[in-house]
Amino acid sequence: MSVVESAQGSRRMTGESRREQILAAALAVFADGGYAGTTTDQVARAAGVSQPYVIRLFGSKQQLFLELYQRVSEHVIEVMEVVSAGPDAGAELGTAYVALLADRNRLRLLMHGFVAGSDPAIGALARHALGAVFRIVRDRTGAPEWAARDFVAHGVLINVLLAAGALEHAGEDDALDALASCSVHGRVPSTLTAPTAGGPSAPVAGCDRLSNR
Amino acid sequence: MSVVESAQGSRRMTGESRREQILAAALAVFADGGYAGTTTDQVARAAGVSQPYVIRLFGSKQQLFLELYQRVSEHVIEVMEVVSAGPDAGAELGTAYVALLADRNRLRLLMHGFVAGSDPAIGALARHALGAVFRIVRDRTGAPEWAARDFVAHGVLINVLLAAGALEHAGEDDALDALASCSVHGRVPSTLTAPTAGGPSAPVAGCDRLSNR
DNA sequence: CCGACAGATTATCAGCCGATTACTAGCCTC
DNA sequence: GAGGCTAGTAATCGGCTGATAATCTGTCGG
Repeated sequence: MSVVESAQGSRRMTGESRREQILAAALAVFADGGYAGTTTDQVARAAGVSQPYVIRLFGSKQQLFLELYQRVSEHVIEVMEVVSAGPDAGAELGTAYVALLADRNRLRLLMHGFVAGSDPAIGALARHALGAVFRIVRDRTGAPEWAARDFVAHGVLINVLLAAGALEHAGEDDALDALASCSVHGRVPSTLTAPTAGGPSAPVAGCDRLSNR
Repeated sequence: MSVVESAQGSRRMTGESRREQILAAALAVFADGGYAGTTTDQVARAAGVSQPYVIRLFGSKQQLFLELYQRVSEHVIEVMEVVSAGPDAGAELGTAYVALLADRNRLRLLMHGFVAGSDPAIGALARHALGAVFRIVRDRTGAPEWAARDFVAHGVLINVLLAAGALEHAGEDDALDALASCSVHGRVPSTLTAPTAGGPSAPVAGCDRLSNR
C-alpha cells in the first residue's frame, strides 16, 4: 500500500523528490475518499513521512489538493492535446483516452473535483478541465458539437463507472455489469476489467462502437 | 436558506414530519458538500433543530445519509419506471429525466454517491441506482445496449455539469458554456439555465437531439 | 389537575484533524 | 571539524465533530 518501498531505503531524500513521492501518494488516497474524506495523515502514511511534513511542504491540505488536481488535469489535457486535427482525430482521441484509463486514480480524482463544484477553488479547476477537454475534442475532430458532446459524455460515463467501483464489484448487479461492459468494452486493459475474480465479463453483443460515429 | 420558514412556527411537531423536514434539509446540504464534507450540525441548522436531535432521529450521520440516498435514488427510479415500453419510450424517458432536472439537489446528491464508491454502504446504493436506470432505459426502449448506454451517458454528463456548477458559473469558460448549452439545451427550465445573470446562453446550432436517435 | 409519554434542547465528552513549534539529524563546504 | 543549511520528526494544541446523557416541556387521556 505504501508508495515508499522501492525508493531510497528511508533516509534523506531531496525535497523535490519527496514532493513527487507525496503527490503520488496523495493521488492514491484522494482518489478514494475525495478531498473532505481524506486526512493529511493518510497521505503522510501512504508516502512514508510524518503528517507535519506534508503540511510543511505544501502549506495546507487544500494547497496540496489543488496542486495535485492541477497536475492531474493538466496531464489529461496534454495527453489529448497532442492529437492533431484531421479525419482520424476522433479515433486518436479515443486511443488517448484509453491510455489515460491505464491509471484509474487520475480519472477518479478528476471526478471528485467535478462533484466538489461547491468548493470555489476546486470547482474552478474542475470546470476548466472539463471545458478544456470538450474544446479539444470539438476542435480536433471538427465534428458538430453534439458529436463532441457525445464523446465527452461517453468518457464521463466511464469515469463515473470507475469512481463508483462498477468494475471492482462486477457480478453484483446484472444491469450495471451490462452497462460497464458495454461502456468499457475493449477500452480498458484486461487487468482492470477483471481485477478480483473472473466475473461474468462476457462481451455484450452490439456494443463496440468506438468514440464518435 | 433554512427549510423551516413556512412550517409550524417553531413548536412541537410530530416526529414523522420532523423526519421529513430534516431529510429535506439534509438533501440540500449534502448536495453541496457531499457526505464527508457535511456536518450533522449543518443539517440541523438547515432544518431548524438541534444537532443531537438529528442524531437521535436517525441514529448516526451515516444512517441519515443512507436513508436520504435511498429515498432519492428510489424516487429517480420510480419516475423513470412508470414509462411504458413502446416506440415512444425513448422520448418519454427523456421527458421523465427533464422532470427530474427540476430539483437539481437530487441529482447532485446522486453524483456524490457515485464518486463515494470507496465507501461500501454508499457505493452499493449508488451502483444499484445506476444499474437500475440503465436497465429501465434498455428494457423500456428495447433499443440496443449502446443506445441505452448513450442515453445514460448523456444524463450522467448533465448530472456532472450540474454538480460541477457549470450552469451557475456560466460565462467563465467558453468551451464549458458550449458543452453545457449543447447538453442541456431545451432540457432545463430557463430559471436554471440562467440563474444569476443573463450569460451568453445563446443556443448552439446543431445541438438539439433528444434522448436517443 | 395529573401522571406520562413523546418532542426537543442544553451541556458535555472523547476523539480526530489540521496546523504550529521546537527540536534532531544528515550532508556539504571551507 | 565547525558552521550552517536542509530534510525530517516528536510533541502538542485549538477547534471541530459525532455522539451521549441528562433535562426540560408541551400535550393528551383520565
